[in-house]
Amino acid sequence: MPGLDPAATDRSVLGMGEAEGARKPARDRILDTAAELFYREGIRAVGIDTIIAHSGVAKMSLYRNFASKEELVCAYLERNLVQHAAWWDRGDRPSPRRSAGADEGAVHRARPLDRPSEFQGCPFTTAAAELRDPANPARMLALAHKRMVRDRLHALAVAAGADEPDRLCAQLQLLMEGAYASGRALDLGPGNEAVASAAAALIDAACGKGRA
Amino acid sequence: MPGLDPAATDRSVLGMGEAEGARKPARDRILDTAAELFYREGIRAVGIDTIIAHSGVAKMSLYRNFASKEELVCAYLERNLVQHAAWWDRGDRPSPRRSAGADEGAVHRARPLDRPSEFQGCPFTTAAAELRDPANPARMLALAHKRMVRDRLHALAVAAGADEPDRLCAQLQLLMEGAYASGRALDLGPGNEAVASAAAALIDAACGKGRA
DNA sequence: GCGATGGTAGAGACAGGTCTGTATCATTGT
DNA sequence: ACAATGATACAGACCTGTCTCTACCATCGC
Repeated sequence: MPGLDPAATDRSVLGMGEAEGARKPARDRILDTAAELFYREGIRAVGIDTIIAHSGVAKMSLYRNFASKEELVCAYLERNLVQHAAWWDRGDRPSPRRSAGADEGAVHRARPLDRPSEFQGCPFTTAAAELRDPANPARMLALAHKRMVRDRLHALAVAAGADEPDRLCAQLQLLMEGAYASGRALDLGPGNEAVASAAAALIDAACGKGRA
Repeated sequence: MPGLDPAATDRSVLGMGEAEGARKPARDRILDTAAELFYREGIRAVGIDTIIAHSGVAKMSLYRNFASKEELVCAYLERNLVQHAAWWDRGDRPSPRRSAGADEGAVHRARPLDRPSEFQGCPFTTAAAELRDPANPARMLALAHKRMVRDRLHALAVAAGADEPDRLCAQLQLLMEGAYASGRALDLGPGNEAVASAAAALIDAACGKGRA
């Protein structure tokens, strides 16, 4: 019975420190192609055969690396999740003090995968819109991403000194989801000025500048 | 199964003051079933056979009333569009003067099809997420809905006396889209308190109460 | 050096299922 | 009897996932 976990372990055992050869491994090519197609065309709209054709990989190579399409979708979302978390962590956070600019900058930063030509919104939100089954692992990954973002926003709201961090956090996440959805469905671009100004207004209000 | 649907016999009993009310039951049953299934399960996830089974209608009856599934999807969205427009028009608009409560109420109202048990967000946004082809008529309908909402919000922003109606309009629509998306993807319910408070803060800021 | 071996990958056929849409027959109400 | 509808079979396309066959390349035994 050949490998349960395909590439990673086998290559580390067999690799022998060899030069990373001519082209990327099949698994990487599959995942890159799938990520682009899933994001641009939609998960349900992209079939296995399309991924095969675009990545120049044999179908059996795909199914040796991913047990099913669902698992490939999960790998796509997991990679996005990791990338988004890393991007968030390394972000040039501008001194999260009692300054509105902190959270405003965070909300401004909250636009990964931002190809201006082919912006399709948040990949997790669209995945959740396409996959409604609550038991679907990909959907659960999407919801996990939302919780991660909420936790980070909440920490920033606390750091910014909001009177009610829960409320500000919820408001900013509403705004972020709205920016994603509007970038895809409306004609406003993702980096709309309204996002920044709304975030500033909400932060001002939450930090007592506007009311108390 | 003839006894499943009471509408079949109602057709002849109910005279219906309208002209061609007698022809509609089959078509209406199809459309009602399709609307519920499309909204709850997603458009791509629901096949013609499923609609047939749930509405108790023969397949040919469906294809006699709708030339294709795409046309049925368009009819579903068109009906939602009309309903949404009517709901918006008849809404108990609280005297759209220079009061923040006006737009706040509007944003609050902007949650149609709000079944608390099975909230799935904005049917137009999810349809646009599922159907990516820009030439798809259903997608164009979804975008038309967004424009309609924006126009109404803009009129309300003007009526509320915002300093920059365009900005406030964009901000409120961001908020609305965010509320829809969050109701579906996050655990916050659609009628979250954050929506109302954020709308109030944005309106206050736009009408000069918070800054100038 | 040289062939054998084993793991990886490409190409394509194929099976089984689902989807849309059409055609045909049966039923029912009037 | 007639028209509308239900029931069903079917065609063709597509999708997922399996299978076989072949090629390549690195290592291992000799």
